[in-house]
Parts: sequence; C-alpha cells; structure tokens
Amino acid sequence: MAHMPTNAASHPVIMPPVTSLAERVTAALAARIVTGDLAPGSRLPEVELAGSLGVSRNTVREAMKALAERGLVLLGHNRGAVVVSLSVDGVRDLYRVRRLFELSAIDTARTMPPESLHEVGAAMAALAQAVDRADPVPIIEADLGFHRALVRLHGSERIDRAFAVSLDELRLGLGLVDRHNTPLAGLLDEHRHLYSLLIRGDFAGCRAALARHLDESEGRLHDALRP
Amino acid sequence: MAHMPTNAASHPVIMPPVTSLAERVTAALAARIVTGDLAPGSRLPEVELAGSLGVSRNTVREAMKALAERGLVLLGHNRGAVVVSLSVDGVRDLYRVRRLFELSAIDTARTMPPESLHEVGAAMAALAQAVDRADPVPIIEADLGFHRALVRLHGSERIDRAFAVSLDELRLGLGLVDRHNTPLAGLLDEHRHLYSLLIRGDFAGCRAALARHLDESEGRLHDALRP
DNA sequence: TCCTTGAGATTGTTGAACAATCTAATATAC
DNA sequence: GTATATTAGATTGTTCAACAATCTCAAGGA
Repeated sequence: MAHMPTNAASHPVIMPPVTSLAERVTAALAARIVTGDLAPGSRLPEVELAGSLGVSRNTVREAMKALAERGLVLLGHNRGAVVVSLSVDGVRDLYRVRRLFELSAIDTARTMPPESLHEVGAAMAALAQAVDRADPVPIIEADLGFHRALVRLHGSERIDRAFAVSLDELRLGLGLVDRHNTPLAGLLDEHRHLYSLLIRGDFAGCRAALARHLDESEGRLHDALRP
Repeated sequence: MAHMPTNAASHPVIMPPVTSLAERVTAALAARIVTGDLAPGSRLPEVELAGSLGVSRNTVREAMKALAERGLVLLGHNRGAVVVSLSVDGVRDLYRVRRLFELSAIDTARTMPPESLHEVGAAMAALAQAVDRADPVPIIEADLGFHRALVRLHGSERIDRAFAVSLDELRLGLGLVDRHNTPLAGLLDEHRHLYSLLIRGDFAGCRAALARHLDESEGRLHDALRP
C-alpha cells in the first residue's frame, strides 16, 4: 500500500499532488461560472451550495474567497457572493492588462534563444487540434493557452500568476463571444500568423500583429456585451 | 442613530467601511511579518495564533489563505503556513515584475495630460516628508507609495491589484535592506530626479533612470540577502 | 409618499469534534 | 551501531451546530 511510487519526480508540477476539498469546490464553481451555468449577477447562497455540493458551509466559504481573488465573484460584507458581470469598463481594463503582459512578452523574446519558443509552438499545435474538432470549450481553452504561453516567455512565476487571474475573467468573456459568431478559421489563421512572425524573428511585426489581434478581440467582446 | 450621514460620497474608497475580522487578522499578521516580528521561516500554528489573537481557528485559517495569496506565507497541504523567506531567485523574479509594471507605466505617461501626474507628485511630497522625519518604516511605506503611484498611471484597477501583491513581498525585502545601510539623502534625490524627468516630459530619460534605479535597488536587496 | 418597524433570510464568527496526515521519538531487526 | 518499523503526539483538513450581526423586503403608520 505504501510502496506506490510517488510520481512527483516524473511529473514535476503539473497537477497538485493533493487537492484540498476547498480547491476542488473552487474549481467546480469556477467551471460553472465560466460555462455560463451560473449566470453573471447570480447570487451564491452559501447554505444552498453547501447542500447541493455535499460539503460544509465553511468549505464553500473558503472557495468563495478564492473565487473573489480570481475576480470571478464579488464579495460584499454581509452581502454574500455574486457572479461578476463583465462591464464595458471591465473589458477595457482587462485588455489593458492583456496588452501590458502580452506585448511586453514579445519584447522579451528578442533576447531569448529560439528553443524557448517551444511552449508557444506546443500551444499552437493544441489550438490547431482543438479547432479541428470544432468543440467550443476546448477551443477557448486552447486560445487562452496560446496567450498564456506567450506570457510565460517572461520567465517569471509571479507574472504568470498575475496573468492567470486575468485569464479567468477573460475565459468568462470569451464564453459570451464564441457562442454565436465563431470565425473559427480566422481565429486559427491569426494565431498561426502570430506564431510564424515570432519564430521568424520578426518581433516588431509580431508585436504589431498581436496589438491588432487584441484590438479586434476586445471589439468582439464589447459587441457581445451590447444587447 | 440611523441619521448619521454616510460619508461614502465625501470619502470614496479610502478605508473599507466595514472590515471583517478575518481581514483585520490578516492585516495584523501581515504587519508582524513585514516588520520582522515574525521572522522568515517561522511556522504559524493555527491554534496558537487563534489563542494569542483571541479569534477562532477558522478565522486564522481565512487569514492564512489571504496571506498566501499575497505571497507572504507558504501553504502546504497538512503542513501549515510558513513565513516566506526571500530567495535570490525570488528577488530576481520580483524585480522582473517591477520592471514590467513600472517601466511601462512611464510609457503610458507619454500620452497623458500632465495633471494626471498629481498623484505621483503627492507621493513624492510624502516621501520627502518621511525622509525628513528619518523614521524607517514610514520611509519604506512612502518609497513604495511613490512606485505604486507610478503604476497607477496605467489607470487600470487590475494592474494596481496585481502590483499590490508584489508590493507586499517587496515591503518584506525592503525591511531587510534599510535597517543598516540607509543612504537616505540618496534615496530622496533619486526619486526627486525621476519625478522631475517625468514632469519635464523627458520620458526616455525617466525610463532609463528608473531602470537604473531598479537595478541598484535589486542589487542592494541581493546584498542584504547574502550574509 | 415617505419613513418606520418588524419578521425572515443570509452572512459572520465561534467552538468543538473527528479524520487524515505529518513529525519525531522509541523500539526492533540486522 | 546503523537502519528500518512502529508508535504516540501534534497539527492540519473538514464538518457540524449554534448564535450574533446584518441585510432584505414587505407591511403598517405618519
């Protein structure tokens, strides 16, 4: 029983070896939020969730705190948690963050050995595969994965963490956009273009293309927020 | 009793109107950590803290989670919380974050009306005043305040929040540096120089000077970590 | 119409309890 | 004597039940 080989060495830090119950609840609620199962503006009563999830109210409470840190719910004193609803200002702010993290990442690639880009390449391949299957959720995930790979070029664990927070909010937004008007082929081509510019070493071109890509993405999100 | 004018309008969002107990515990522990009262590497037993603070273990637990999010303690499954000890790599990473947030902030100032810089000016004045009183803790606070004001030029609430996380860790580090070798006058002059370049509109010069400032600051921190 | 005044619901916080896990000292085997 | 097992104690993870504080909202009175 106790001789099971710990795969910590072979699998450095992919999935946390032990996930606390609160973390799993956090993940479950986060998933329901980003898929729209829990609509923006919904209240999240602790007792009800505790009952339906089969965990204690304290555990739900811990999850709420975590979700609030990730920007997925708003917490008010004695007012409970509410699923965030992206505002126009919020989207604008979110894309300020994206531009800061992603455009600067391209700059860091200038002084890096080409093999540092392999993670971006892997993310690119994953995106192509996801688009091929035409399943919306994995596509969103792969899209975000590509941009996360870009930000990883910074080589900073703290920058990754900070960007991850915004990624959660962004995931929430992309769920609204790609439901109806999905320019799938265009999406794949755009990312392929960004990647080719990057590995070709045309950093200025890549930066400009990425800036355009973000502008358009922000525009689509604003449109999806309008009705 | 109920007619007390709510000063929410006159005092927008300075201090949270109601601070939950867990938040106050978090603040208290954070203060003890950054002042060195709780040394790096110290374990933080929940029951002991709950007893000494006169709160329940659950509340301490919530505070731990919050401190972990702010990077002030490390949390391990079934292993409790430990005060972080800044490593050489950690400092290097921390300054990557500072460069990303602060240098880019100067760039945003290019396209902003000059009056947007008044917050930086206020922070500058506060720093001068703190240095005048020669009290170490307020000086550190004012130093950080200046750089936070810089980052605020982004005009992004999310960027502010992300930077605030790093500020907590940085505060921890600066507490180590400024204890013994305090080039007080130099510190004030450097910041005055940065500010004058900024309001003069010499953005390229300011960017370069800030880069140097950060390099030196990082160097001092690495030296303080050596013994 | 506006303000008060409730009752009901929800959150904030506590205390105690038990299971799971870690830590370290002890005992055992070689 | 060193190394491995074993055990006991301490600490954390999680749950439950209760009470106080606060919010919400509807009913009633000025």
